[in-house]
Amino acid sequence: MTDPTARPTRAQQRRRTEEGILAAARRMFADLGYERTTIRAVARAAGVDAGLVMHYFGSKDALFSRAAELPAGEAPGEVAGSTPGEVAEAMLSALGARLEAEPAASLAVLRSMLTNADAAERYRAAGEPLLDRISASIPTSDAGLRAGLLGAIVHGVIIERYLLRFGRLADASPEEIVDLLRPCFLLLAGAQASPNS
Amino acid sequence: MTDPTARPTRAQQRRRTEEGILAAARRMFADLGYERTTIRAVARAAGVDAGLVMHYFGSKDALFSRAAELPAGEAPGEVAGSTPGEVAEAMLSALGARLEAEPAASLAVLRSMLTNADAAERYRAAGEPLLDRISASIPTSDAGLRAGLLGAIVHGVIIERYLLRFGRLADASPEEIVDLLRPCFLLLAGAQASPNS
DNA sequence: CCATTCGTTCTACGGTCGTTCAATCAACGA
DNA sequence: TCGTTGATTGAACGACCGTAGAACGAATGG
Repeated sequence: MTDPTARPTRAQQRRRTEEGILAAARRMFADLGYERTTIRAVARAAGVDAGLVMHYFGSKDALFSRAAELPAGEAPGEVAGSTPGEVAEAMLSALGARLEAEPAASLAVLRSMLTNADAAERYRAAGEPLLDRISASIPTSDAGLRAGLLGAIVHGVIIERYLLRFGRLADASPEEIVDLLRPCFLLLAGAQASPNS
Repeated sequence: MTDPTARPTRAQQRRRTEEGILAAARRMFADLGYERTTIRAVARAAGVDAGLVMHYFGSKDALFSRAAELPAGEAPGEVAGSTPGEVAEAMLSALGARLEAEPAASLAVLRSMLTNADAAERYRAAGEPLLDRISASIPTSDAGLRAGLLGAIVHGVIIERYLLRFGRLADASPEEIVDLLRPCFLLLAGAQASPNS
């Protein structure tokens, strides 16, 4: 159907341009945060005029919203499982996946969440159902707090690895990090302490 | 010597004004981050003109540097001790103190570190000697990574409690949090797992 | 008492930002 | 073929920013 030699149709070209802008926006929001990325700079990086960005996305806020959408299937790992041990393992494997390669959209939210209310709310909304499910699987009465601590640990590690790029965490392999955190997660999830190898 | 009824001398007044500006700056940097706080807004909050802020501090960067200085004695807790157990306990009590009341200067750095290079460097420089000492007290070969993880956990918890104000962590008492984290810290520091009570 | 310091305010400049809008011109549908 | 749509540009506006520097006036010191 689509002839690769043919000049792209107008709709194709439009979609291509729009995605180019989104990709540039994601990169800049992730690198610089919301306030320091400018529409003009995004447009320049995408090779278009700033007015076009406005025309397609309406406002800087709306552009951020679109850039912060997680690509389908990149939703935070489905932490299923009912026993504390299963919950801990599911969170660890989700963490491991994020340590391999965190998507730019997610980094844009993380980079901006401390200075932009929209990003903070997006971060909260993304994590809440996850934490609720984890909390429900923890048998103790302080399950909510334990789930909150698990989330804080995950995000503390990701922030230092990807946004601050601290050597100790940035250089380590995901397996190393996950293995060190495993007993902690098991303890916080309410499972028995694992024997130290 | 200082007569309380007397009108303040010029030097006193100057110091008072300067500290008022610094207090307002600390509050705003902590609440809004570096980019969103403006010199004009700091001046307004302190009840003075923006030009005066420039005159006293020279530039916005310099103002941030002064506002980010920790008040004497608020330096990150001296994590002394040589055994893994002592290190973990020292970190926990330092964390407990910070969970009681984190100083505004420290929050200003934390709030800004993801978008401001100065703040990020200040954060790194403040934590590094601490992490080095912790690392030296951990007997395993991956001591550096373990120390980095401990630091990431501490800051993840503080960020979610003070900057994002997530209910689960914001409402909990410092003792609760510290007690839940204790076995994790002991494990990461290389001590034996504590029996779960 | 007078000259001087200096805390403080006012005004203004150059720059950048988000945003708007008219203009252009190639692709499209009838 | 021709009118229309729509992708794209360029110039401009108003607001706000960090910063500079002149001006004022009260405290200060001789």
